[in-house]
Amino acid sequence: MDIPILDGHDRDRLRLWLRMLVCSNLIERELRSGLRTRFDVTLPQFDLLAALHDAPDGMTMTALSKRMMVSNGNVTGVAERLERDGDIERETKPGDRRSSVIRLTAQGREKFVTMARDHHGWIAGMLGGLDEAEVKALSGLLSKARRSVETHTREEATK
Amino acid sequence: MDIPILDGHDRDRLRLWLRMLVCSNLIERELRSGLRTRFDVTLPQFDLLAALHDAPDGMTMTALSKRMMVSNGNVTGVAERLERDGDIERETKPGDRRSSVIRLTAQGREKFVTMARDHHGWIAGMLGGLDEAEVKALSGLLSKARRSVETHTREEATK
DNA sequence: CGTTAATGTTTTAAGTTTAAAATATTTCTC
DNA sequence: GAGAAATATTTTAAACTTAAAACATTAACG
Repeated sequence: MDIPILDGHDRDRLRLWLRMLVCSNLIERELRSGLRTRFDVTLPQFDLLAALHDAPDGMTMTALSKRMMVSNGNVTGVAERLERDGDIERETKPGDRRSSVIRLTAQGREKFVTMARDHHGWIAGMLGGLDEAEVKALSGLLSKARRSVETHTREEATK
Repeated sequence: MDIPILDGHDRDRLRLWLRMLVCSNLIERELRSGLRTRFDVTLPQFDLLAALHDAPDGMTMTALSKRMMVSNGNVTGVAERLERDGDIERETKPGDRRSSVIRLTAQGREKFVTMARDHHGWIAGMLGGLDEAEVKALSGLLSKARRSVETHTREEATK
């Protein structure tokens, strides 16, 4: 029933991965559902607004796709809907007609700030069962895990 | 630029969430890419095969969707493609014609075992930068985080 | 200069995903 | 037993997602 090839260490790491996956799936599902029912917005749309909110001067599509860790083609579709709804605007980048700069509109900024308040509150609530020391420990270990993953992966993004 | 509503504790939990998300995104991307390039299979398809591999007597669609933490309608599509490719088979459940039992075929089982070996190896490799103590600590904290999330969520799955 | 390479973005095809509605079947209850 | 409620699954519509191809523009370079 179990794959007999794994030694104990590998098995521990597999279990770790499955737990991380369950955890992030649970949180994502809750965020998705909250954003949908209260603000009628999808999680990817929220994520894009969040990225732009941290970049007052705007971002190019490529920068957005790197920041959001999704394919470039993906951003096109999400951005289209947000532009259609008046939450973002795009302008051809002066000096490079291939590229465009995406920015929040006033409406988009206001909408995001409102949503972010709830969004952050939901996360704080869901993780409220961990005390401060546990939060810091988990955070630190996840950072270390990230470095490990980035090191042991073919694609060291040339950045 | 930052939302000024958050106190330090909430901010730490938000940061924790973002790190978890980045980490699982990185791992998922690598698994997806490996499965695709080496076995021409998608990650959801692999996940479904994995669930069935742990259930030699087969599973119903509903059980599958709970185990995989995705919507019931979702499983329909993924299962259709796997059935088309001859990796799984379905049989109407004796005694309840609403329900069907999904099982691995011999081909599906063999395919899965081969893929799982690599899959598990990739994970062990990516997390190889963590020593045994760190793996156990991270695993334990994620379990605790999961319990916290399940406790602080509207939907306590009636199971 | 003019061709080639590189960069930025969109399009395309296939698949995944969800929520909600629709079907089918079974169970419950009076 | 007949109608209502519950359960199991599929269908539908809209959106997301990726990889790869196509397109547009700019940079490189001989």
